[in-house]
Amino acid sequence: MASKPSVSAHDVAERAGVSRSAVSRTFTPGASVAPETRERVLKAADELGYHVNHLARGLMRRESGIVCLIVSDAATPYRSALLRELTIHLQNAGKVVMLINTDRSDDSVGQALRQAIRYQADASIILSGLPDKSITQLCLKNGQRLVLINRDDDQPGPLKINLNDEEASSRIALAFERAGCRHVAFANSDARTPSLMARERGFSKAAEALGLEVTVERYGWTGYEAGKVLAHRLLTRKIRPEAVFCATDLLACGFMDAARHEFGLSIPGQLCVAGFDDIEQAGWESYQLTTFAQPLASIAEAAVSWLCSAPEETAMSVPSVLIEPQLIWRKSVRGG
Amino acid sequence: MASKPSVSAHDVAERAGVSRSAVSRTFTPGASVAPETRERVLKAADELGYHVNHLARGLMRRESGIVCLIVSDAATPYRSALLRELTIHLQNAGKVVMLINTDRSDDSVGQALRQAIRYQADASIILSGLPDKSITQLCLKNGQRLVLINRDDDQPGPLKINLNDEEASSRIALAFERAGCRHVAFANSDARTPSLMARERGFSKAAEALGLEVTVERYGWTGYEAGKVLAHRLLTRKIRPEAVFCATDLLACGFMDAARHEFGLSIPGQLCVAGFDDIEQAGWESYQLTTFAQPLASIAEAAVSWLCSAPEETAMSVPSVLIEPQLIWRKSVRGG
DNA sequence: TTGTACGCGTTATCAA
DNA sequence: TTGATAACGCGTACAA
Repeated sequence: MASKPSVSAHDVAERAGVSRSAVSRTFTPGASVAPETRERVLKAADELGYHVNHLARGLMRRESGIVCLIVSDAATPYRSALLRELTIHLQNAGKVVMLINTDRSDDSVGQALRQAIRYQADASIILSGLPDKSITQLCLKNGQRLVLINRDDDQPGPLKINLNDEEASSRIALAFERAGCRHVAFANSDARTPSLMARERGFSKAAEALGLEVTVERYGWTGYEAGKVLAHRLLTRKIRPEAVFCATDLLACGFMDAARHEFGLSIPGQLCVAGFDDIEQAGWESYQLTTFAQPLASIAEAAVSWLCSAPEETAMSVPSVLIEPQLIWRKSVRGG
Repeated sequence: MASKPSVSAHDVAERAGVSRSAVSRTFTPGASVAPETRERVLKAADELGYHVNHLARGLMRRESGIVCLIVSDAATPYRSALLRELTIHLQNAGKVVMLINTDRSDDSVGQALRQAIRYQADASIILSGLPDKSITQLCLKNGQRLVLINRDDDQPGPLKINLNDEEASSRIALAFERAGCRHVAFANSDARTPSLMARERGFSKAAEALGLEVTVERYGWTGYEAGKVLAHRLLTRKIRPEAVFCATDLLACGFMDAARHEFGLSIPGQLCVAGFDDIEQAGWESYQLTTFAQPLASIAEAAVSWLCSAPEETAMSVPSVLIEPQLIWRKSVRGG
């Protein structure tokens, strides 16, 4: 047995007694082929187990059907949920997903994009990191479309999908004020991602405008453990904040656990907590976290429809989409 | 500007003033090319932004470098963690990951495998569902290697990686008995996956052998919500079980939350709970769940090394790997 | 070491 | 509607 005994259109043509072109046409939607010929080809193909070789097809059509998803920390609840939504939408659009895991460095994103170019990806969607401008140009030059999700970048060319983090965050400040809190805090990671900083900014500004005392603390990476550390830092201050807005739900979960189990605080009785992302765990009985849901389906929808659209449409459209997060009231903030 | 203005080896050759094969050789490790020529080619390639076209290369080499990951419910904590481990290992091995999301039907897996064939994937790793035997044969016939993870199947050809679910589960029965529990229960989903059923079997048998009273309940899909429902069913019985082994951590989280917040039970004081998978949340302060860790790195390692190995090795090796889960003692079971 | 010529499996073009 | 032929970009046997 040969190493890769794959069956080609040639074999099918031979068996069906037609030309290679007839086989190709049979598998090309909208091509003109006689019903009877088509039938014969289909039969032969089935018997032989023939499948169109998309590598070769992509070579000819200059369109691989591959869309590259570039992401770090893909196993995180928020990221994996977004990934799922994108994957489903892409599959429904007839695209195939190539997944590239990066570390959190920008160089790593560059490497991923080069890989995407090598595989002639029709487009790449970037969920983490920010590519160098030269790499962006390289992608565009190679006919690859780019989508940046929550990456605050102003280069022309890529489609930019952003959440209105700042405006949303300001609403939490108002909610805290209505709950009767005077001293509030923002718990952030030290990742300093554009969206994280926008949330911090939106909250701080609004809180100050309302005359509240605002404390900001940043620590580590955006995960559960960092949330616990942030709780230690904020809850041991001389004036303990009465309400804390965490930059993400994962931070909020760690924060709440520390607040309850290590400081014995009741939520929302003694402490109000809010988060962002609406990960699945935010709805769990142990947390019941008031948070912002990212409309993941809308994000995926916007990304996929843009990268599947005709070139002329793409060139004309303003490549920027702003999406409104949705406030989900649960039980971690008084009032509501 | 043309639609896909990608730069080819021909362009590089022209600019460097060499033949096209010289370019090809420069990018083929281990090919003989003069250092000076190589230098010229590299320079021209860099200036033009040339990248080898892996579609064309795959066509020639009959090896695409693509490995297909077939999975349903990829956004689940356990699945996404396994996915991450596999992706990282594959990338380190120089492979590129194609992700295909399926629903839970076996037919859907078949469709995914056909897609893998169309893209000439070197291998497919199946995490969910079970392909029809004829499709398995089709893959093998097309020179595609197959890895089945936790899919209890006896077809020859694919590599089968399985956890020793049954033996592991029996150890929990012993732990419950040592904790002084007489009435125990197994909380399962109704998915009836081989691994889930093996856990049920292993636990039930061992518990009965120890002279314990065993109740088994099954409901819905393997998720948090099902865990809550299972808690309602089991905790409202005339004789309330003193210990419950949940088939997965996700079920256990839902179970614990319902037990505490709706039935007011203390864990492990009034109720012992154990889970399986060691998802991240199992270690969170709110759960501190005693559970089994799946050695994900070992699983990924085994899968990747096998599918990267030489054909002759593959043909000889017994394509089956049994991996031992590791018991993680936390605080949801008395004793330990 | 280098260049020429061919084949990989497909689609697009064109004449029949 | 059909079949022959030319690309697509690359690797490689072969000859130089």
